[in-house]
Amino acid sequence: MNRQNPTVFVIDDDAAVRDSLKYLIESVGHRVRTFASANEFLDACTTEHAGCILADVRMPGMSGLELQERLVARAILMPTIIITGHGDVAMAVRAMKAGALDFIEKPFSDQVLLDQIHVALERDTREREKRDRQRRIQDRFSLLSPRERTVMDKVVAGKSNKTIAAELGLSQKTVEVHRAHVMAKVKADSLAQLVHMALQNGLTAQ
Amino acid sequence: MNRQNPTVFVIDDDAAVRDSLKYLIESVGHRVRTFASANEFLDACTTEHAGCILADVRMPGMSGLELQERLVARAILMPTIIITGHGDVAMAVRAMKAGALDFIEKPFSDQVLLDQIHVALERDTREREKRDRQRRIQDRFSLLSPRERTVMDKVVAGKSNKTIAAELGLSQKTVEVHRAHVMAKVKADSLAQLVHMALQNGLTAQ
DNA sequence: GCCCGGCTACGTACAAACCCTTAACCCCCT
DNA sequence: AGGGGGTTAAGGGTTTGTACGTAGCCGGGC
Repeated sequence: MNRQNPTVFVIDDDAAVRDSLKYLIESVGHRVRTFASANEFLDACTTEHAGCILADVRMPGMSGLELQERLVARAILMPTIIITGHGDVAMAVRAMKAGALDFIEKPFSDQVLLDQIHVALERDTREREKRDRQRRIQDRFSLLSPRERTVMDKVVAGKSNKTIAAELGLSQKTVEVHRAHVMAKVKADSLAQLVHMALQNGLTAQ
Repeated sequence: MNRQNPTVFVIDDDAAVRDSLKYLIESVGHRVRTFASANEFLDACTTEHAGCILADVRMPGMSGLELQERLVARAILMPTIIITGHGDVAMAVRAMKAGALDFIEKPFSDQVLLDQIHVALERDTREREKRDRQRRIQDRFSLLSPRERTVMDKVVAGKSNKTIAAELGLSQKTVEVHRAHVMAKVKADSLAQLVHMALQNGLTAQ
């Protein structure tokens, strides 16, 4: 259900352009969905969608550049390719700084576009897998009770049960229990794995 | 000796431009060194230099874009700002994809340039600190003998001394000795810290 | 030829962590 | 009133890691 096959989301206000892009991209076997405006796309799009975005800069309402910023704000991280008829350098730089994968001027060669789409889809798959992995780990961490969490932090910081007990004013036995619960809940079967998970989880405090 | 104060490296074939940039940038307190060509800069530059690069795209010999690629190849990772008189979109996109921090068209406002230089210098300092930290850790790892290294890998993978001994056909005692040596050499005083260092060291194998 | 460092191994003693069981107290929800 | 989860604690036993000492083998350098 959350593992959808990747889609190329084409956003352009010109119906003829949309159709020809759809035709082109489908011809190499990708799924395509088209939208006439950035808002229309934003309404339909969720973080669950996999694929990449192909957007024109110049559109009535919201431009492709604004769209990019909105997507970042909504944590939708699909690679975005910006295409443009009348682009200038400042626009290109702005798009690239905002994280666009590419900024392509019309007229462009079909192959160049298809190549970039390929790159975009591959990157999305990779990034998505990475995010999924992190989310799975994060879910496990969220099962921890507050006490277990503080104990885990200290364990990951390299402290012994004894030290932790002293710091928290507990008996060593209690710390042992919390520690065992942590290991069970996050499904770590060694201290090394626990540290591993904790570090991958953004808690990269030294 | 390897902690030099940051310098802005200005590369432009036009002496008048060089001088005015030098004057401008020194006026806000940065050190500046100027070069008339990309080759001249490449000869003078090492990974030890701290600061950022300000290069024109259009220069006889090597362009600013080629220079960027050469620098990446030589692992010189100073942030690069490209400036240009006659830039086009394709050039800007290429520069940004190659990792340029910004791509600025002439004529530009002095303040915009100085702001970007500020950003570039800050980023360089941060990145440099990060690299230094990693290099220090790497240096310690390089002190390990081959045997110690393989033992460490298994320890970090969460295996017990017993398991490791079995896998390597050694006595547990021997593994304990190697393990102790590892901890001493890398100056880790807990397993957690060891895992920490090992992971930061690119050995992010699960 | 000798010494040093890396690799191997053993013993003893102690510290720390792990496993299992039991059990109290509190709070919330049914 | 009872059940569940979180927090606290203990006893008792096994496993694992650490500290310190001893020692043989081998290869490279002075």
